[in-house]
Amino acid sequence: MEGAAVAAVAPAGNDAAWDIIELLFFAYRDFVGDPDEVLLKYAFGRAHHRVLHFVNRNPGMKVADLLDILNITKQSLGRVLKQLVDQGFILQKEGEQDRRQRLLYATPKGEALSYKLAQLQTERINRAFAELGPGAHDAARRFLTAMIDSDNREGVLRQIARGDRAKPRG
Amino acid sequence: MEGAAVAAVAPAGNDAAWDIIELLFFAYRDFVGDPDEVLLKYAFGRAHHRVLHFVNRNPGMKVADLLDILNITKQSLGRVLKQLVDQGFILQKEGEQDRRQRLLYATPKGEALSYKLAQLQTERINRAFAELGPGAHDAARRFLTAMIDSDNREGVLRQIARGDRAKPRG
DNA sequence: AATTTATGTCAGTCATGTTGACATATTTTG
DNA sequence: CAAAATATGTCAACATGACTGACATAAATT
Repeated sequence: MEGAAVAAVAPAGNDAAWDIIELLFFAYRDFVGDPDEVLLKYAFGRAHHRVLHFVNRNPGMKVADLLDILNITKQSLGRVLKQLVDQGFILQKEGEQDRRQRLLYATPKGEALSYKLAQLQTERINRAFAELGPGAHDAARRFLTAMIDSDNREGVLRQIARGDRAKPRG
Repeated sequence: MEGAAVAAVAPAGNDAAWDIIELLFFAYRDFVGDPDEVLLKYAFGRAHHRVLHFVNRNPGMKVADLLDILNITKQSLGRVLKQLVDQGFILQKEGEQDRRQRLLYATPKGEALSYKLAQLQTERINRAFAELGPGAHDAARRFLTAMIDSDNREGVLRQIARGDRAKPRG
């Protein structure tokens, strides 16, 4: 039996999924590395990038929603958010129904930077899909989705769908 | 400036690859999140995890090789490496041909921790592949490979192949 | 013998995360 | 209405893991 041979001694040593661990590490390293040079010119870091990206994708989102997505504390968020607001990349508007809320919007300036950064990443992604041929996009989407915690998965997908709805012009 | 006037341009707004940007973010967030709890108990961080992982996969690797893989400075590496050595997870052996080199090996203790952490990640990966059916592993491997910088790609693949060669005991 | 290489280390800084405590305005609830 | 809960912001202290720059040591190479 094949299964018996594989299960022998090494605990996880020849698990076929090991290559994915490493490929994911290298792919992600290069993927997030692209925007870093651009961010340097603005004296921003990856934290700013993440905030700007999700705000741009979800105009009018609440601070609390952003905290949930990023999985960080409000103190951590506060620092970078303040810089983005002070420098005119993001603006905060009082909620209309609930005036405690500070709804977040990317300014045109913020939108421009967000797109610029996203473009570097979509270029890499599209280059990969061009290499791999049709079906690759769908396969990648399904793989990445399956890698997300199942409890969060629906929320994430709704999140992404919301973003698609918010930007569909052109 | 009421946020309504989205007069600007929409350069990459409806690029189909946008969903991959976000899925990659969430998938990676959950993927690296798994080992974090375990690492907490050892007072280690992700930096330790990465070092231990690659050393375990490449017994006898040079410090310089590790620096190349991790893309960090020797000062950054030095701190976490010292802790791993002091606490008996990694040992350094003088190179035989070149006695300046400190070749790195995981101790049995280090190997055990490395496997424990990897197992959390392979469980997630295998769960995903089980969901997706046959062909998913290959598709994921090809996608992630295509996402790596093409200049590094060969080196990375050689690196992964070396790791596979180093661990096949059963 | 001089230079280069592999590694280590000291010292200071920065970015980004954490906890804990507290403040303020607003909405919801008893 | 008063009290409690909620959304957000802020101060202070601290940890991790990056960074730069300078310098040290031993061994290999020229």
